[in-house]
Formats: sequence, structure tokens, C-alpha cells
Amino acid sequence: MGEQFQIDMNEFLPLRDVVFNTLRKAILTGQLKPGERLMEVHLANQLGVSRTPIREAIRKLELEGLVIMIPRRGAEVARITEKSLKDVLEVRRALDALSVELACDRITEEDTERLLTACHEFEQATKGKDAAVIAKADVALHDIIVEATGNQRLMQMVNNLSEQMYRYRFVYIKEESRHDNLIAEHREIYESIARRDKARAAKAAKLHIDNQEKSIIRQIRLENESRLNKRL
Amino acid sequence: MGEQFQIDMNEFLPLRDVVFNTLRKAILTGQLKPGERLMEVHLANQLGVSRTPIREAIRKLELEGLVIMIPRRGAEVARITEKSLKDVLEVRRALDALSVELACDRITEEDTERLLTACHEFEQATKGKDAAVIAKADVALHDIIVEATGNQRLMQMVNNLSEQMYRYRFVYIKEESRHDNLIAEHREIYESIARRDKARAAKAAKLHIDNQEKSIIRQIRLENESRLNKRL
DNA sequence: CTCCACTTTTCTGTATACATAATACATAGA
DNA sequence: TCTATGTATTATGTATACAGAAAAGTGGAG
Repeated sequence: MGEQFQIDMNEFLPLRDVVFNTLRKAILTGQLKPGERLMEVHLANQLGVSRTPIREAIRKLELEGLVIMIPRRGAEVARITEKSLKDVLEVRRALDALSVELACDRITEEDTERLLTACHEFEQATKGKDAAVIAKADVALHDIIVEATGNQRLMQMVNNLSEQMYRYRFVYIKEESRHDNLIAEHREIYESIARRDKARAAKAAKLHIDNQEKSIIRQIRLENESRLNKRL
Repeated sequence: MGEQFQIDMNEFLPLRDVVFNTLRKAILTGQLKPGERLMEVHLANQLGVSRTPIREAIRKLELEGLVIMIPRRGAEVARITEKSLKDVLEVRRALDALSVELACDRITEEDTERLLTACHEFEQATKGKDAAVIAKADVALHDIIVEATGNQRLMQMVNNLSEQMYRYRFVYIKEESRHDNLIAEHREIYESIARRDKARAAKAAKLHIDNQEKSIIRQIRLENESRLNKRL
């Protein structure tokens, strides 16, 4: 029983939400692996709560696509296939393009400044070697953009889609040879938003996703190969 | 206690899913009105089940955005504001455009035929006066397009977004003066997909949404006015 | 040794019980 | 009459109990 989840008990949310956040984080960080079963009593004991909040949390994870339900057998962590990831990225490409276009129309001067700062901070972060720091700077930058759209629903959907690939967020961050490209891509997005050039911004955002897709797909294929080799 | 939901008990799904579908339909058709509280014991009695499946269904409705949770007070049907609807449509415009673009690349000859047939059937439907029949034909047509993309995630997200405005689906269907326009818009979408003309298809899809938005926003303003008048 | 039937265990699905927060109500005081 | 405080009610949050379906284990026959 080595696995022990980090529970944010300091929150004073309903237990189901604490459980929901805990399980989600465990799935996204890979603590709970694809295909792994989520057994209610086991989780209940581990988290020190009853089955009820566990079940309610699982219902939400189910709708979020992070677990799949098998009738009379329970929940298991959703497996990521190359197809499902391409599907996600295909949608995300469209929504990221929409985000930057809307940002062109609606971003304030102040947030444009913040965006520039975020670009610089990302650049700084790449000079250190801490992938977590780089990833955080990357997220911060993209958050500024979607928030600038003022579209609540869009924010929620983009976040959810990002989540689906969270397990791979380090993949393209770690490739140091790509760092200069990432910086340039961010810069291009910033520039086009600052100049309110929607077409250019959309193009840049799509390119940004395309490049991430390449890294991640490459990684998935590597994982699959090594998995197949182990089976032999 | 006039309200009595239509329960599809013939299904042999888990009760929570039966309840989920039942409540969702009740919300989408307006049987459960925005702002109305969903009280667990009440619903449990009404549907003849215990509170457990009710609660689990509510968790899913919560994540789907159809109900909102107030801590220690329970769930209520989400209110639709003009802003929230504009947000939804803004995203939907982008995803519908994506759908037709992908359809241009991926639709089979067979499905292109079906799409044409669906156009004709929609046209036929408008000649009768049954709004439900027209709405059904409209849904069928759009389903062919998103399914042609082969993108599971996209299908799910478009369906979810459609749901959010389901309460208003009759609004633009009912305006008979718009029927010829709707037919023409569908025709234009069909033509551009058949000719694999992505740019034209995207433009047509966006226009289609723009026109729906106008109808619905007009309707919402009417409702708000009459609501305000009643308060006086 | 293998396969099949049967028993046992395990886990989900559902119902119910209990505790507590929130609200409504009523009563007393100013 | 209005406000405030205490009480009663109501509904949620959580835990637990019970029934039944799968899965796993067991034993016997071939």
C-alpha cells in the first residue's frame, strides 16, 4: 500500500469535492495509472471517509472523461489512446485559435502588459532547468489569454481539454532543443494580440498546438513501443 | 404536485443514469425552471427511488452546467443569462466551423448523400407546421455533420453546448418567415461540404449560428421584459 | 492434469439512518 | 411595531446496512 494521496484537508469544502480534487490530481499526475481500477472501499479507507463522497466524486470524474464506468464493475482510470489525444488536440486547436482572436478584440492594456511580462518570465524559466517551474510559467501565460476573452464557458472548456493531456505536459517542456521555438511562438502570439491582428494570432496559436502535438504523439509512440517490448 | 416526470423505466441502466436522463430532460424541456430548487427527498419520492441515485445524478448535472450547487443548500436549475448564452454560442460557432471543416476532409460519399437527403427532409418538415418534427429534422442534419468528423470528443462537446440552449430550440424554428433562410443556409452548408470547400463551409456554419443567436437573444429579451412587467 | 459445477468472496448498487448546518417561525423585549 | 433571540423544522452531508451480481477460488469428475 505504498500509494498515499496528498489530501488538501485544510480546505473546508464538502468531502466529495476534496475527494474529487484529490483523485483528479492523482490521475493527472499519473499516480493513478490508465486502466487502474478505482475501488470504493479501498479509496474510502485510504482517504478516511465513507463510500458516499467517493462515489459522488467518481460521478464527476466520469463526466469529465477522466474515468470510465463499467456497469457492475466500477470505475477505472481512462486510457489515453493516440486517437483520443488527437481528438482532444483537434478541438483544442480550434478553441485556442478562438481564444487569441477574442483576446485581440477584448484584452485590456493592463493585461497586454501582463502577457508581455509572462512571456519574459517564461523565457527566464527556461534558463533554469526545473520543468515544473517552466510548466507553471507556460500555464500562467495561457491563462492570461483565455481570461482576457471574458468567456467563462470557454475558460472552463479549455481548462478541461488541457487536463486531458496534463500527463504529457512535461514532454514538450523537457525538450530543451525546442525551448527557443517555444519562446518564439509565445512571442509571436503576444505580438499579434498586442497588434490586434486576429488572423496572425490564430495562425500562431494553431502552430503552437501543432508543435505540442508532434512532441506528445512521439512520446506516446515511444511508450507504446516499450510497453510492447515488455510484453515479449 | 402537478409535475410528474416521464421516466424511461424500460431501460435497464443503473438508477442514477435513469434519474440523470430524467432530470436532464426535465430541465431541457423547461419542466424544471431556471432557479428552481432540486430537493433530494422530494425528487426521491416523486421518482420512487432513494436519495442516493438522485444525488449522484445531480453531481453529473452539476458538471454539465445544468444545475449549480450552493453549499449546504443543495442544487438549483442553472439560470440562463444573456451573457452565458452568448458565451455558449461563441464557443459553439467555433466548434461548428471546425465540424464542417473536418467534414470537408473526412465525409464519405455515402454520408454526403445522407446529408443531402437530410436537407430535403428538413425542407419537407418546414412545410408541415409541427415544430417538433422540424426541430428533429434539424438535429438529424447537424448530427450527420459532426459524426462525419469522426471526432468523438468534438461530438460530445457540441452536443453538450447544444443542450445548453435546448430550451430555446423552438424559438428560431417557429419563425416561419425564417424557414426559407434556414433551408438556404443548410443548402449552402451541404454544397460547400460536398465540394470540400472548407472556407466556404466555415463561413456558412458561422452565419447559421449568428442567425440563431439573433432569434434567441431577441426571445430572451422578450422574456425578461415580461418578467419585469409581472413584477410591477 | 484439465475442465466444469459449485461455493465463497468481493464489490457495486441502492436504501436508510444519523448528525449538523441553514432556515423559518414564534415569542419576548424595547 | 419592529427587532432580536431561541426553538423547531427542514434539507443536506456523511456513514452504514443490506441485497445481488461478478469474479475468484475450490473440489470433484473425467
